[in-house]
Amino acid sequence: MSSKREQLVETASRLFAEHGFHATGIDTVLAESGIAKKTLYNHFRTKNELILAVLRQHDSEFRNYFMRQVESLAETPRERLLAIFDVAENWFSQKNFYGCLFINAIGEFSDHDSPVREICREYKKLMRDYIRELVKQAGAGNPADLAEELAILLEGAIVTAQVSQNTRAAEIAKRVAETLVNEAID
Amino acid sequence: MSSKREQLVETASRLFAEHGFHATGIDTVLAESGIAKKTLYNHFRTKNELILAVLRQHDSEFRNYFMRQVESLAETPRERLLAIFDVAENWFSQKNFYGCLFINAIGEFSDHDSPVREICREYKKLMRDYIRELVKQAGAGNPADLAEELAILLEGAIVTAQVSQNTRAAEIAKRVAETLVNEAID
DNA sequence: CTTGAAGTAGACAGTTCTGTCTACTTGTGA
DNA sequence: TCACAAGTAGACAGAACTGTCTACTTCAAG
Repeated sequence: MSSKREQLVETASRLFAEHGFHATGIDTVLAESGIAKKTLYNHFRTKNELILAVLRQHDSEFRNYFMRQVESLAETPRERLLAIFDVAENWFSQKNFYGCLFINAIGEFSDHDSPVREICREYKKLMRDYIRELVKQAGAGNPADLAEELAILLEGAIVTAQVSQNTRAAEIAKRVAETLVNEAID
Repeated sequence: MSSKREQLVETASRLFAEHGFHATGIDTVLAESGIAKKTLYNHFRTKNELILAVLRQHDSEFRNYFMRQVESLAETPRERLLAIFDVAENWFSQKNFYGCLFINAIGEFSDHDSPVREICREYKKLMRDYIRELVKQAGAGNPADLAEELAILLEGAIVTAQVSQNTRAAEIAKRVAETLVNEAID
C-alpha cells in the first residue's frame, strides 16, 4: 500500500489537472483522499509545497510513461521520432485528458522566478533533450534544429487536442513530422 | 473617454492574463481600475460574467489586431501565411506577454460545456478559418490540411514562447511553415 | 506491555472572496 | 433648476480557504 504522502500527491494531481491549482482547495483534496488535515500538514508545510510535490512527481512519472511508450512502439530512432505522435494520440484520447499539467500551471503562476515555472521549464527542457537525443541517433545533420521543430509540433498538438478535444491533432502533427524527418535525414 | 464597463473589462483582462482567473479577486480589479464595487455589479451579475465579457472582448480585439498586423506586413496570401509567424514573434516579445488568454482559460475551466470553453473553442476556430482562407487564396490543393498544420505550428510556438520566454519559437515555426507552404503550393 | 510515531476527526482563528446594500455625490438633459 | 441616472465609498453577511491545534486512536518495535 502506498504512503499517505503518495496518496495525497496522487489525489491532488488529479484534482489540479481537472480543476486547476487555485480552484482546488485543500479541503477537497482531503475529502477525496480521505486523509486528515493534520497528516497533510505533517508532510507539506503549505499548499504551495504540495503543488510543487505534485509537479515534481508528475514530471518524472509522465516523462517515464511517455518514453517507455515511445520505445515500446518503435525500434529505430527514426521510427521513434514519429511514434512520439502516436503516444500523444493515445494520451489525448484518455478520458481524463486535461492537457499538459505544466502548460496549465504556467497559466496560473506568472511570476517568472517562481519554483512552479522552474519545474515546468525543466520538464519541457528534458522532453526536448529526449527528442534531440533521438534525432541525433537517427543521424540528422543538425540535431538541435529538428528537435526544436518536433517539440513545437508536439506542443501544438497538445494544445489543439485540449481546446477542441480532438485527437486528430496528433495525426496532423505526425504528418508534418514525417515531412521534416524525411527532409533532415537522408 | 471609455465607459466604466470598458475600463473594468480592460483592467480585468490585464489581471486575468497575468495572474489567472481564479487567483484574481474582484477587489483587485476594483482597486486597479479605481471603480466602485457597486458599479461593477451594475454591469455584471457575477464575476463569471465579467470573465465571459473579458474573453469575448479579447476574442474580437486580438483577432482584429492579429489580422491587421498580418495584412500590413505582407501583400500576397502566400506571404501572409508566413507573416503570421512574424506577427507572433512581435507578440511574444511584448513585455506583457503571458501566452494565449484562451489556452490559459481552458486550463482553469475544465467543464466541457462551460461558456468559457465555448468562447475559447470559437476563437481558435475563427483563427483556423482565417488561416484556411489565406491558404485557399494562395491556391493550395487541400486548404483544410495545410491550415490545420499551420494552426498547430502557431499553437506550439505560442506555448513554447510562454514557457521558455523565448521568442525564437516563432522563427523556428516559420521555417517549418515555409517548408509546408512550398510543398503544398507549387 | 509499553511507548512513541503516525494518523483521525474536527473545532477554530484569521483571512479573503463574492455579492448586497445603504447613504452620499456628481453630472446632464429636459 | 431639478430630477434622475450613474457612480463612489465602504460596511456587511456569508461562504470558502489556509493553516493550527487539541484530543483521541492505531499499531508496530523494543
